[in-house]
This record gives sequence, structure tokens and C-alpha cells, in this order.
Amino acid sequence: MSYKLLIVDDEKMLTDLLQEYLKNEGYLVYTANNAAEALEKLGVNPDLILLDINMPEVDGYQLCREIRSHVACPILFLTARIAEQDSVNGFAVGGDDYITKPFRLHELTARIAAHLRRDARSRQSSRVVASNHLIVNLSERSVFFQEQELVFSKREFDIIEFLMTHAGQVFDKERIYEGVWGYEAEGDSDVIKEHIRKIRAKIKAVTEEEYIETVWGVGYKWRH
Amino acid sequence: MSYKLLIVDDEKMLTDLLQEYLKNEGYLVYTANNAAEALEKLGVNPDLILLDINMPEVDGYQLCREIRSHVACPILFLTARIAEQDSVNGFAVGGDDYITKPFRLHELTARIAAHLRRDARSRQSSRVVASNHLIVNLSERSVFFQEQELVFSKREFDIIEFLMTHAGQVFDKERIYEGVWGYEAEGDSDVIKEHIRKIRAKIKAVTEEEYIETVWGVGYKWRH
DNA sequence: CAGGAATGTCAAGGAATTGTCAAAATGATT
DNA sequence: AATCATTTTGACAATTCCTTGACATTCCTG
Repeated sequence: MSYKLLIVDDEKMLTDLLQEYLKNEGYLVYTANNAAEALEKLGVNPDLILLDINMPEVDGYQLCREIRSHVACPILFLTARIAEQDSVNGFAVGGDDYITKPFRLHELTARIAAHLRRDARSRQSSRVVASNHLIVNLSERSVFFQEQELVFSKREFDIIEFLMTHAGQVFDKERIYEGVWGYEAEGDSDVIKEHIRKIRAKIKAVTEEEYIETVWGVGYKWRH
Repeated sequence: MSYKLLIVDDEKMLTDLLQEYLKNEGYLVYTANNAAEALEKLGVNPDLILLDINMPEVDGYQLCREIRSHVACPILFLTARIAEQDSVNGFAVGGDDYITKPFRLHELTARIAAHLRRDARSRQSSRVVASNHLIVNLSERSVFFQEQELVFSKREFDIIEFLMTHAGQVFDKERIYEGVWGYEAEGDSDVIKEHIRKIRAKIKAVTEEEYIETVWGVGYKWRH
């Protein structure tokens, strides 16, 4: 299934040209040369919209707001370079990106592709924590050291997350238990020792760097 | 009081647009379009920095390192779509997060807000005591003299914390024992002598300054 | 300025904490 | 139900640090 693009520009020559080109790139392309037509074509439910905001007789920003209220897809502005100091901000009315005319065709397609990819990659903002060379993606629950992924079990990851989001702070085992398990440890919280060992071992398999520091007689902390 | 943001990107149009938008969100926004300007604008002491690392004629990573050596605030990378793989390296030079262009504005603002929240929290939770050049972080249980960290054992640190938070006051050994151990000393509280010695030795290895003063016939106190 | 009491120094044994490992209990998947 | 991965447990080893006691030094007082 190919992506649907909607191009809105008053210059029919430009829309036709782009349509031709983008069709060859594998997109389904729809065009509109005025506001009314644009709103009408929203019916096809495009995946991305290219919008010229400097159209005569049309308030591009108003149109953008209007479009935005109907669809959630990325909107890419086409703007003339002269109109730089426009008082209204394209972003403020729901635009996602802008390209200044004149532009290279391959730049346009690169940006279109980037937006579509980004859009597909569910737009949940990924919370990422990093320390030194370890990159921890909290929403994907993944851990990378350079190119290599480290696999941790649930508890292991939870402990990493807990310590890492409070990097530098020292926690005794009871606090860690409470923070990760969600309730107080009944007997001794000796489990943590073992999990820490596993975590350290997995990290050590990849790098010599120490991330979890033992604070003797107190607890553990994540190096920052 | 509103947060101060510094946006660094070579595209003036982008910095202007973002400035406009983020101003409406209630931030104080400063912009810079090149490295020199960026370093200069650090003077305003921003709470968060948005940094494009793919600027022409500027080594973004070098700039980041440079910035990091001046300020401790969160640095959010903006990376171009093509150079996605590069973004990972950003963490190595002190970046805190990255957003690939193009991005959704609400994603950007969400991340900015998240970082500022996090920063505020961590700043709040770090209880720090300082005297002369010694900086003691009570939540990290770390002690620094200028750039150098001094490592203390649990009891040693506890004694430092006890004396330092009551700087100037004299305590006899029984009171110190009680305050640090949490219960009264059974026999003589001679242990303290030894701990004080160790503490002094570790500090002396780094500076000649005396921090713990002996009040003969009475006890000890922390100089203020 | 000598004597005694308080403090400083040092080395070493013992106490407490943490690291390690294997095996048992629990939970998940097919 | 059987298998597999994960979590927990407990015993032991390794490590760190706390404490002790003997001795040296300093300080105050007579």
C-alpha cells in the first residue's frame, strides 16, 4: 500500500510537476489549487500534506488551521524565502516542517519520507536516558551499548531504570525494593544483591566500565 | 519566573520560528546561529539548550563539549534525518536527549517540559553542604575538594555529615557517638578518635586546610 | 617543668556487609 | 502438563570496614 500525498499550491504547473515526480517515487498524489479544493480533497485521507502558505487570495495559515482540525497527518509548508519574517508562526497553526522555495526535488522527497517514517513509528515520544555509552530507552525497555543490544529481564530492567533515573543518588536496599517492587520487602531484601550481580555481569560482557557503584554499608548508586 | 531556553541552529528561519512558538508557550527564548554566538549566549544561564549538531562549518559535538564545560543544564540535540546514526554518539559528549528532524512541535515541547521537570526535581533532592572548598552531597554521599573526589567509609561520612551540619558547634565524643550510631556508647567512645584521624588524613592528602578542630578536653567541631 | 590526663597514631583481629554460586520456587509459554 | 526463563533463597567466600588496645604525643595544671 502506498502513501497518499496531497499537494496544495495555487500554481497548477508546480502541482502537476510535483505530482508527476512523486508518482514515480511510488506515492499516490492528489492536488489542489485553492482552499476549497484542498478541503474537499481531505476526503481521501492523505498521509501527508504539502501546503503552500503564500498563495494569493488565500490565508495559508487559516487554511492550515482548518486542515489541522480535520486530519492529524504531517503538514509540510512550502514557503518563499522572501517571506521569512512572517509574523505568524507556521508551527503555531499545526505545521510540522517547512521547505523554502526553491528546493531540490530530492530534498523534498527525503523530508516526505522522513515524516512518513516518523509518523509510522507511533508518535509516542520515547523517553531515553543515557549514561556514558549506555543508552536506555524507557518506553521500549531496551538497552544499547554502542550498536549492541543488552537484554535484561523485567526486574533487572526495573532496577536499572530506578537507579538510572536517579543517577548519583544512593539508595539502600529497602528503598530500591520499595521503588521497584512497589511495596516493602518482607524479610531481608537480599534479592537485590543477586539482581545487581546479574546486571553487572551482562554489562561487563560488553564493556569494562562500571555503572553501578556499591556504597558500602549503605546501598547502591548509578554512576553519573 | 519562566524558564530560559537557548536554541542553537544555523538556520535563522528555524530558530526564529521556534523562538516565536516557544515564547507563546511561556519560555524566555534566546537564539544563536553559530558556535561563537552560542557560547556568548551562555551568559544568560539558560535552563535548557536545544542544539543542532549538524550545522555546517561547526563541529556540533565539539561545541556540545564546550557548552557542557560551562553549564550543567539539559542539552537536547536536534539531528538531521539523514544522520540518524550519529545521534547516538551525542550522548558521549554530554547530550541528554535527541530529537530527529523533522519533529512534531508538541513532541518537542513535551520533551522540553519533561527535562526541565526532571532537572528541577533532581536539583531539589540533592542536599548539598559546603564549607570552604569542600562540597558534600548528602544524597550522593560524595565529597569533593575542587574537582577531586574524596572517598569516605560509611561511619566516616556519617561523622562528617553530623559535624558539618552543625558547623561551629562543639560536641563531646558521647554526643557524636549518639548522633552517628543512633544509640549510646557502651564503654568508652574511643572509636571516634580513630575515625577522626582517618577523615583528617584523607582530607590532608588533598589540602592542608584543617576542617575538624580539636577542642581540648571537650570534643570536636567543624570549622566554619 | 614534671606528671597526668586527653588526644593522636598504628597495626591487627573480628564483625559486618557484599559478592558468588547453585539450587529451589515461581511464573510464563506452548 | 511439560518446558523454559525468571525470581528468590540460603549457604559460603571474599571483602571492607569497624573496633580495639598498646603506645606515642600533646596539652594543661600544679
